[in-house]
Amino acid sequence: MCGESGCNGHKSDHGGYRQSRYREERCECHFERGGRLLPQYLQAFLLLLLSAKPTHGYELMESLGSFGFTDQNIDPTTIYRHLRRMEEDGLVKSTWDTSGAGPAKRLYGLTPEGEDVLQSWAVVIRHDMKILGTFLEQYDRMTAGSR
Amino acid sequence: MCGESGCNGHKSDHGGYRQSRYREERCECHFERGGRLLPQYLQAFLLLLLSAKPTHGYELMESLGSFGFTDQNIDPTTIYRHLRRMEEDGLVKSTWDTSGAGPAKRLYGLTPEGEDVLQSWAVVIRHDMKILGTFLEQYDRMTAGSR
DNA sequence: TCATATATATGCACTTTGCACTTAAAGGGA
DNA sequence: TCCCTTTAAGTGCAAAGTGCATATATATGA
Repeated sequence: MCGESGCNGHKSDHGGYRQSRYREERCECHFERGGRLLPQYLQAFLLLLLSAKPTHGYELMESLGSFGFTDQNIDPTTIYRHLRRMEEDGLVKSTWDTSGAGPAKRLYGLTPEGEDVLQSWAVVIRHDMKILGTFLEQYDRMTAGSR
Repeated sequence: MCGESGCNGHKSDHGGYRQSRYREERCECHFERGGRLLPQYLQAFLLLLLSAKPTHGYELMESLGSFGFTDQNIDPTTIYRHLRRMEEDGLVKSTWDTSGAGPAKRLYGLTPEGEDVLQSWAVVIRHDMKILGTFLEQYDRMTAGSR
């Protein structure tokens, strides 16, 4: 059974998209949500973390764990690319930090536009939660008694 | 200002992805979530609707409104493609319905695998809601007092 | 010296999506 | 009759996002 949190255990031994990139090899559990949902919200979480404290990509990657993101859910590549993209769009601004040990870090901080967009995300996430809540209500009503 | 639910009103007059497909024309409100988040959950909602009653794509499209999906959020194309894909994967099964007025309808019904996957979605959505809840908690704590 | 941890990045294949457009059947109005 | 609208399903294409393999570089410790 694959590591997918929604997989209720069928046959094969992989992780949906992650270890099977071609149609023919897809997980027999038929559940392919993989790591593709939450990454859509990734920008929101990055902005929230940066609004608390300016940091660099590597640390952000680790901080995401505190939100329930697992290593399997997010790829470092995705984070670095999001951050560069957000800088292009003026949501964050970066400077190189060569102090401290190890390789240079690219320190990111929120811009005023970034704060605006973070606020927009809060609106959207509140809305999405309502919709998802409706889903669960209907699902629970549907399965009540039958299990 | 664009129609995006998260757009808090800046300058340009479009809808993020929807009316601006090229980088150069992107919405100046910097908020581009567009209709791209909820479509990720679309399979879940389609399975839920089909578990209540077998129907066809066009009706499913209209039923999604009852969940809070707006016309702007979902494209008919996406639904039809999802349904065909789900049939390929054995989650649903279709038959042509030529009775009744108008063009033929492709009637979809859930398979046992489809029911399993619907259950998986419930698990995942419950999990995602927790994560999104944490986001809002942190955000509200962060903005408490400052507005 | 070599392995490991930290830190960032690129190239490629693949998937999903939105938009424009096509195809059809049925019904209504001029 | 011709045309328009509604219902119903689909195709083709370009753009965007993602995972994985891989590259690069600095510092630390065995």
